[in-house]
Amino acid sequence: MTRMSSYFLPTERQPPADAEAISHKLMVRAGLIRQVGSGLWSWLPAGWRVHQRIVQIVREEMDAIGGQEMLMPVMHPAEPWRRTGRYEIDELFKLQDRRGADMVLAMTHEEIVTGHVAAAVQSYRGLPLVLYHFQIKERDEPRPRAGVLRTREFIMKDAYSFDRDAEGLAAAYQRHAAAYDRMCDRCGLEWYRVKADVGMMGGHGSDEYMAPCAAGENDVAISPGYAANVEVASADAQAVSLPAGLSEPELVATPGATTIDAVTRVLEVPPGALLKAFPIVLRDGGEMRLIMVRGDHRVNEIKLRTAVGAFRPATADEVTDRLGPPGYVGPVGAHLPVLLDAGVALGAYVTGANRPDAHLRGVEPGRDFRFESVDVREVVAGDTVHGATLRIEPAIEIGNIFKLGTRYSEPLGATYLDESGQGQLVWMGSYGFGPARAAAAAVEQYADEQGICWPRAVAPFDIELVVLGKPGSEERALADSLYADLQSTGLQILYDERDAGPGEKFTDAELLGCPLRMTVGRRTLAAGEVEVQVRRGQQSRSVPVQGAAQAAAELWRGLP
RNA sequence: CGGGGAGUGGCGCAGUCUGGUAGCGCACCCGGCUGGGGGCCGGGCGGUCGCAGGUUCAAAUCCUGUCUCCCCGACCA
Repeated sequence: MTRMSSYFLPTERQPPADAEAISHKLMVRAGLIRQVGSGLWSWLPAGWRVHQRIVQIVREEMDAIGGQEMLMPVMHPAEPWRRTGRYEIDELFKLQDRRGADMVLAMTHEEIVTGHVAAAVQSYRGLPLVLYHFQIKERDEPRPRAGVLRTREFIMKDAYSFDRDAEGLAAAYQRHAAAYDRMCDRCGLEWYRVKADVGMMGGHGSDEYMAPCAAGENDVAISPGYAANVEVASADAQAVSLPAGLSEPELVATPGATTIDAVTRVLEVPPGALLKAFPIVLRDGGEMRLIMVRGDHRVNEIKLRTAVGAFRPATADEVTDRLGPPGYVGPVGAHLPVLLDAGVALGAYVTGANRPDAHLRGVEPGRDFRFESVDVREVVAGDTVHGATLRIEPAIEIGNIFKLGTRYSEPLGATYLDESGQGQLVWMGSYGFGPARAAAAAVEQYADEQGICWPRAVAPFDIELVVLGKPGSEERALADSLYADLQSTGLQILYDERDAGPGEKFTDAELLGCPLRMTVGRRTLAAGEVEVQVRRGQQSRSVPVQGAAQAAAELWRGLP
């Protein structure tokens, strides 16, 4: 029984003053969520219904691949986190209990679930396993933002697979990918599965599930047959802008031109005809390297990290000491290994001359300096992959699947005995999904001027029944019986029987965004009909009062 | 962490520069009208102006400190 007059659904006419993202504005206005603090949100009854529907979809798909649901605590002793090295993570909330023992609030549950498996599984006969739970995650984010898009506390479905070896992990990973495909589809989202960075903690492979929308914090590079987070995306090399021709580099005066922009103006060449130098120092060993990318390209530090390992930009003193004045650094004559980005095609370029106020024109990689090829540039819209043009879209990360390998089983001692009695490390995968982000993504993707347009599967209610007319009127009586009929179809119904004007009711219904709205009012009732409107697109039709509930249920089943 | 902005009734805001004891719209409560797009009339309730200290006869307003929140960037196992 959900009657609007007694339902806690505080809608607002105006969005919060400081809200930017559509999902932030609409979820607050529609009465789904309320803020408690920075990155801390309550889910009000209607919002929680959405969350729970998504959770149920995820649960069904996890169960379908053999996942076993359980529950682990949010607060943990610090000890296993110290063992895995994750105690040092800045985002980890740390606290002490009354005895002064160090505790943490979990960001994920690898340490705990792995500990259980390590303790309980001794033999290959106990594997494989997929364990999962829905549990609150705590992360002291530097910058929470955009409503429930990036919060410090949120519920995540996190699953962990345990296998004997890499092959078993690969199979578990594939099953999870298939399950994730299905859950994203069932939530009614537009989504991409993209190749992702494996991050500082290493790992053997990772895919992210991305829901494209304006408020997205990640950029994904998409072309037919290709999808990757821009953090790892690669594109084809491109043709060079300056023709080769000079037999050797020519020194040209470029006084004061320390930026790409300045050099292009002084020499009247396009930025793509320049090579930009990015001197770095490797963390491991402290050696210096000179990274070269085209002047119109940007170094992608994540790709660079993947290519060379941990590094830091060289300081101005180090640059001056080893190469030349910052702003005029180039590869010719540099006594350093040069790593040339693969986006640079063979041809002639302008580079720094390693002396003040001068550049070299006509520098040809290979002829004028030796290099090792690396792929470290950030792709941009218009690049091609296998000849197909890339576009770049912002997206929300709603899920992430990750091959952990033995990253956790090793420090936590998760081993098993194989058939020959040999101890072996368990191979693990981890698989996250954020119902709150999925909900916000659905809002972002389908909202219109009037409000939210939920996909059928995740709407707070299937049908909102609106009755117009005074209390005690004929319309009211008919709507009451229609409400009963609708409930008997098994659909979830929100009945707006408030003593309010039609404008207010329609506006609230559109804000909340249930896929169907039925209206009982004098106008159509005179013809023996009630109105049924599809929220997405707002097409409406009239159906006879007799059988209206069945007709609406039928229409509902055909909705996206 | 760097940059920018904001805390005044449930929501959105004005008032702060130039100190004089708090106001507007919506919401809410009561009564009446209206009843297919946030309608109308009348009457009401509600705020120690984020907090602390200071200056002053007098502080939302000036000064100092502090807390909180938002936006952009950095960051995001």
